[in-house]
Amino acid sequence: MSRMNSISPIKVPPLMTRSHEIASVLRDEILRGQFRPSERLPSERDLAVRFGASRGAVREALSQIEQLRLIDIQPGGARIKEVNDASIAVLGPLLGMGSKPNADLVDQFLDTFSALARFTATRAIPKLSEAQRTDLLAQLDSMAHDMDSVESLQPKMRAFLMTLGGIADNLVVRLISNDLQAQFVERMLQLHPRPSLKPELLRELVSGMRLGVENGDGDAVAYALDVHFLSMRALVAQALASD
Amino acid sequence: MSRMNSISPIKVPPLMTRSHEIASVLRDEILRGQFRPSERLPSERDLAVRFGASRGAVREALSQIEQLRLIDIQPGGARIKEVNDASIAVLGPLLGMGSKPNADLVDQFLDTFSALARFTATRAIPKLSEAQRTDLLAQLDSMAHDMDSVESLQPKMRAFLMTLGGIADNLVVRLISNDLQAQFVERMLQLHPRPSLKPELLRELVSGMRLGVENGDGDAVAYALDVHFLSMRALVAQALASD
DNA sequence: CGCGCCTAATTGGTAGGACCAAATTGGACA
DNA sequence: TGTCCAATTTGGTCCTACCAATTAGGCGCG
Repeated sequence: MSRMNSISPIKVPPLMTRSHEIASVLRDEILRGQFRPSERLPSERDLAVRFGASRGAVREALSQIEQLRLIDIQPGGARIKEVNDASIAVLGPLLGMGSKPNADLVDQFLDTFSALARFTATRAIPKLSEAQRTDLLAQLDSMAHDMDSVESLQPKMRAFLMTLGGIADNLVVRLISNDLQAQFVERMLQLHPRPSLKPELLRELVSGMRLGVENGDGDAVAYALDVHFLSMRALVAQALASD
Repeated sequence: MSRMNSISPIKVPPLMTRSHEIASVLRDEILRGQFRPSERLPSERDLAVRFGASRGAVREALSQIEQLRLIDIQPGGARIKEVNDASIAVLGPLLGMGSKPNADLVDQFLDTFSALARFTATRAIPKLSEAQRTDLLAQLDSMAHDMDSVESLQPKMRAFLMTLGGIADNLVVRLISNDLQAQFVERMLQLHPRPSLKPELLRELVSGMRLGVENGDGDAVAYALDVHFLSMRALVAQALASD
């Protein structure tokens, strides 16, 4: 019947409760630098008044911000910490603050993605089983087909990297990638105009990776990815520069 | 007098409040796999009874666990999520669970550190100013001196990498490194017997990096680091294998 | 006038109770 | 057997109260 949610792509907005609202406002204020490090945050009671909320809601919010390592809660007061010591989870909010993402930060993101992709490729390719190699080649061939519609290519690319990640089998890198994805991807998809790579570059990427996979040459795959990310970074920088 | 805390190394145990205790117990249970993904967590009221705490404390704990992306809180119940989709912040607890750290995970950690160090070096070295190069060389020379006392070398090594990180100037990688440090370092320092690298290997590392820094050759520094981390991984694996 | 000490006010930590809205559950009904 | 509705459960929020630790302020002493 109309069960459209076998694997529903519909993302329910993460249920904005009062405490999440408060946390997000305070978080942004801290990230915006409205408090100096080591400065005391207003007391929970004051914050409760300011937000027209209960102290319980404020406490839950502060508890979340503490997890970001943006503040240090102690009897006597909550104190602001250095943004440089915070958790990765602040990167998303940091990206979403201005009217458009900070170009430098985006570039650093892509550079990091690039390094992680390289890592994954170099670790996964050398230990491919025959079945895995076949699978990867099939994925690449599928990508090679609908090369024109960039929209449908991107998820396949992501799936390919996920497969590689599964083979590389490094939980640490996997979780890092998760975090980065969570922070970055959704906030970038609303970039307009979306930069689109030239088909010939994509073709190069796919064929380059294909060769590497066939020959069990991780460095080759990594190199193809490097090239790809470099042109991607150039494109994105251009998109963010133009007003 | 006796102010031994100009920069006190004494870390006050992060103030274990009731909600943090509860969070840590529940977190570990989830990480231990005592709940299946998508399974419902006991209700806040039940948990409050079980822990002999108020619902408020339990709610704060759940709010923290939610930030780890270990559960999904919704009206109707909190549901367990896949550990593979969690935040980096679960790695620390994951390491500290058994009587001694899981060898595979530790190796993955070191492998990841290695990749991050490589990244930092390749990005930082090419854009060194003269002053920065001088600074780095001084640090390396200082390391070259008290090479025997491994204890005093490690902090210098860390400082060196931090300096490199500052030059590379990539906030994303910096925050990732922060998280990893926070998760990993403290839990590994209690490893006994502490694996200690042979002095000649350390000498090789330092001189290798020195050459790279002098010549502005990032790949050379990266290579020296790679070699170093490889032997480190071998040593740690051996230390964790022996009972 | 300045320093140190002691007290009072502030602040976070926790408990318990109450109410609402949404989700879940279970049973009545077709 | 399947569907729909109502009671129950569950999370979200607010309020009040009390404790312990910290902080801030004032008092007194040198």
